[in-house]
Amino acid sequence: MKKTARELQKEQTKALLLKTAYNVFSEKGIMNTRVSDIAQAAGVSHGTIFVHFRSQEAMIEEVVAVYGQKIALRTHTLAQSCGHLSELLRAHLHGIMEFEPFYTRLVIENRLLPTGAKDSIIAIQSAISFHFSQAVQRELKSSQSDGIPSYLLFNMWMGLVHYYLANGDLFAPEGHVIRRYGGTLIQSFMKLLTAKEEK
Amino acid sequence: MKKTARELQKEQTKALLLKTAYNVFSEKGIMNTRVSDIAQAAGVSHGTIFVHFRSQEAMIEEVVAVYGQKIALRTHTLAQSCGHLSELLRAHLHGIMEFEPFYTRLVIENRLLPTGAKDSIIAIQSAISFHFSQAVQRELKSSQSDGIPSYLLFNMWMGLVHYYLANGDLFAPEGHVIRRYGGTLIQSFMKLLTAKEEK
Amino acid sequence: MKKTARELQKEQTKALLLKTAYNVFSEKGIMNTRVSDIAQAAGVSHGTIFVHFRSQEAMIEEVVAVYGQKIALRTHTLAQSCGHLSELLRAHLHGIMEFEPFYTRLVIENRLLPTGAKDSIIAIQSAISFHFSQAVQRELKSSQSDGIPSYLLFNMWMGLVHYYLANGDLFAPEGHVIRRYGGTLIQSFMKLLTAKEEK
Amino acid sequence: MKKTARELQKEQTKALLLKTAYNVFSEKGIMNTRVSDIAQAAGVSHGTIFVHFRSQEAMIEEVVAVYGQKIALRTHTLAQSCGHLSELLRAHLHGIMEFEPFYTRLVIENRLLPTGAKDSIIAIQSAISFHFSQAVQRELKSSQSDGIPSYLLFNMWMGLVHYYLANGDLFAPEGHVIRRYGGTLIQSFMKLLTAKEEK
DNA sequence: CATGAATGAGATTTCATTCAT
DNA sequence: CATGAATGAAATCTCATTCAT
Repeated sequence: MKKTARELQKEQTKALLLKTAYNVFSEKGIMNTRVSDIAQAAGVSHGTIFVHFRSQEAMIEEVVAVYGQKIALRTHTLAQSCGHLSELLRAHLHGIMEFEPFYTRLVIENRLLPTGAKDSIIAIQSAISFHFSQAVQRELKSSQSDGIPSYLLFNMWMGLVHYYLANGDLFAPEGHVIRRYGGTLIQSFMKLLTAKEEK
Repeated sequence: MKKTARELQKEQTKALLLKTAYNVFSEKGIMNTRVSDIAQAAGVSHGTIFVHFRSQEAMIEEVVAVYGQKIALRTHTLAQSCGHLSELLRAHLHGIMEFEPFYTRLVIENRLLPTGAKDSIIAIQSAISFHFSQAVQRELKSSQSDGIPSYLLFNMWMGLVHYYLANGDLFAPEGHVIRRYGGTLIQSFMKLLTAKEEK
Repeated sequence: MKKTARELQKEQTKALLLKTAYNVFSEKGIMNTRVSDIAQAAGVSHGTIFVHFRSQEAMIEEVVAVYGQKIALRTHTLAQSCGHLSELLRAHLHGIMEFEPFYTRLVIENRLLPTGAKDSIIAIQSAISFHFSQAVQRELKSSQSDGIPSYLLFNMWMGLVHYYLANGDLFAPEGHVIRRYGGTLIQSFMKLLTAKEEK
Repeated sequence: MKKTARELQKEQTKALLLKTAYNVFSEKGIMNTRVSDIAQAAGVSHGTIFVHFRSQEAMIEEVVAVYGQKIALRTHTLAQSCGHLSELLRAHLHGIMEFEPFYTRLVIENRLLPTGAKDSIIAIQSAISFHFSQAVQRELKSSQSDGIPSYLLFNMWMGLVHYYLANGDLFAPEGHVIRRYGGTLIQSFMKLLTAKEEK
């Protein structure tokens, strides 16, 4: 019973640390954040971090894993109810928007993150990739013949979105790239795809 | 005359350092490279770096500036003789390919580089952007009416290319992303554009 | 309560560092001492210094501030009970003697110390200056008319003492300048002053 | 003959270096000046310094020796024609004034200078010390009985002057301590001495 | 003799990690 | 479990000195 109280406390602290790390990462970047920054922001001591995480690297991996899953799940949920491809794209951007600062950090620092974080990032992409492929196949059936394989269309879309996020400092210095350009991106991307259909 | 001998030596050493830095950066990444890594790779002493560069940051900026200009110029040159948009894209990828490992690092670490390095990166993009816009306007005149503005098409293309480069570890672990996927990228991108024309 | 144990330890370490720095400074000089000298002398690791002081400069300033205040206070205390000027001078030298090696370093390196340290040095001088002026006014009232302003007498006395300290390597290679010459200095200085009175 | 030309050149360069070092030392301080500062100010290359001086330390010692001797000689010359002690003091200050910035550096950095420099500084003091003792003995014959030994009066005078020079940043931030306070110092010092005589 | 490129021994400072309390 | 003092391995940058030209 006593144990449970302790465990509860531990879980609470860990949750706090994960949430705080997420916030600090969103603001300062992941690799630029020191362990002590998170401790301070969470109002706990320096050493507490290492009670809950084996190392800084492990912490980053876990934060990315947890929030990556959150993002993936949310994206999945939003995508579920989408009939049309353009709706899906909107859902996708909507999902990103809810986590934009953090997601942008993942995009920017992607290759510099600890190895374990990569899987989480891939998982996020898979979440939308699945729905994307389905929607494309449903919608652009005819185009499959002459066609651009759907995974390439997906990469194009992802590339476009990430390009805007990664260069957000130029495109939208105030920080809300998706809010500002999301509509345009969807519209243009859809126009490109559907042009094929109209011929 | 005597002076020239001395100056020559200095220029040679600086050139050596720039080239070595370029190589090491290409391999280990830019921000992950320590000053002493470059010194060691160049076979000079630690302090020599600081004879030629005011600081590590200044060195990074200069390396990026020098090779950025090289890339921009090469791109520009290759693009000059391109009539067709697809030729231009081929020229673009060709230009990148010659510097692929380094260029990939620029893409990956973009936002984490010293301020001065950003301008160089932008300059590279401008080199291809100009030719791209012209080719699009020449080729897809009709599409301008309904159309997707050419800068958005450009961003789409850049996004696509950068997406492949940034995820090169997944797409082509051996390291030659462009060689492996370049053709496909051009083909698909062109198909998307020209579909509109065919209608 | 638990906290106190921790805080106590920290305070102890800091006190140890301050005392050690004071000792090392006294022996090697202030600006000639490296951070690691103090760490080694204190038997702590290099990095510990920076747990307790923001920077080397801050450390120097704090050591000078703490011991400067000690010196000033001690001087003040000793001076309080002095009726006669000669007693005051004796008290002054007595105060200096207790801190002679360190005080000598302050005199020697005065102008080369961090800005913040200067105030501390001035504060020490003020401690004696006040009592000095009072004693002079009390004792040499008549001389004020023809007179040498008391601040000049003070500067003369300080100059004399500092001259002996600064050239201690010549006057007293064994290191105890005041012990050896203090009496003479007071005697002579008093003789000069009182001669005026006797006329 | 050819050799002579070379030697001439060498001597000229060395003279230039000595003079330049003197100037730079006067302005920046002695121990704060880097070898390259002097080279730059002299318009010669970095390495030239080491053609003429075995090491930085040797250079400092030589500069101090040369200009120390100049100061001593000048002081001696000025002192020669002085009948009265007050004239001597005036001559002393006059001599210092001609070299004030450099002399002040000697006073401030005295104990931090290379060992060899100390002798030069002592020599300067001897130059005035000799004349001082003589004047005192001539003038204050009677006082010798009850008396303050003349070397102590000398130290008092030197202490007073050095105290003003060393604290020049407080007394005369514009830099001309002697010009501003010299008269007062002489007057007061003389008053103290002569008071004894008048009794 | 003069040059100045190259050297490399330090010195300060940061920060992830450990561990006694 | 939480704490935070202590650790020490880096990493950057400075500058006196050397030496080939």
